Amino acid sequence: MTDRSLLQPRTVTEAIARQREIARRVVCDDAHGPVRRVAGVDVGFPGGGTKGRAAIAVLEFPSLALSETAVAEAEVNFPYVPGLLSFRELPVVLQALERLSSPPDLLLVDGQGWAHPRRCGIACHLGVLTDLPSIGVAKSRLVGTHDPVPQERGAWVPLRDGDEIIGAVLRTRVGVHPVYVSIGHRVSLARAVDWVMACTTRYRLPETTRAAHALASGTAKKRGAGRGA
DNA sequence: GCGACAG
DNA sequence: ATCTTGTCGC
Repeated sequence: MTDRSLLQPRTVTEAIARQREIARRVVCDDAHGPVRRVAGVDVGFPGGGTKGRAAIAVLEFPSLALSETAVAEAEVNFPYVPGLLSFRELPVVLQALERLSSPPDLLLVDGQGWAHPRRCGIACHLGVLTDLPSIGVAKSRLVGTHDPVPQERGAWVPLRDGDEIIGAVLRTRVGVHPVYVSIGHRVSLARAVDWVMACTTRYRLPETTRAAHALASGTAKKRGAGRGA
């Protein structure tokens, strides 16, 4: 049984302490097996209420064909506080993850990983709790500074916080805002960038993220499953 | 004291 | 994150 305080802290002070512990457990190199199933992870709040809907979209790699999906809904108590996002979204995400037939080989999470004030964004938190390889792909910056990103697709510049490189600002497409990539768990930054590019085709965001977002927000297509219990 | 601030 | 029509550009 997992330590509940790592998921349900009673106070902000405790939440911050738990983040520091989790950050220490993050594995920063490529310690994982072959990747055949890549999953996109996202949480939406249809209607703007307090009911969160987590969605996991598993794609085959490298074809990126949709393989399996899982969705879970739950009342969310923890408010959105910059820097504490994972305590708000992870509970329902873990529920969705449990509904998959088997664990994915790699997770691409919608949000920061190591590029966090305490190096514990939602991608690190989820990766450490499940011990699954994970990468954070965020649409905007939380912390860190960086130089302009070259226009070429695939170009990236380091995201820095003081003297440390905490992530990569990556141009997934020409003419669109770059995305913020950082390691979550068991993946190096250089490879994380490679994985994100390998999962990105014709849009700004990886296909994994897009598929998960469609399910979480209710914009998903029709056909087959996608629900659960 | 004044901004900044993943989703 | 969510609320929202039209509109500018390729």
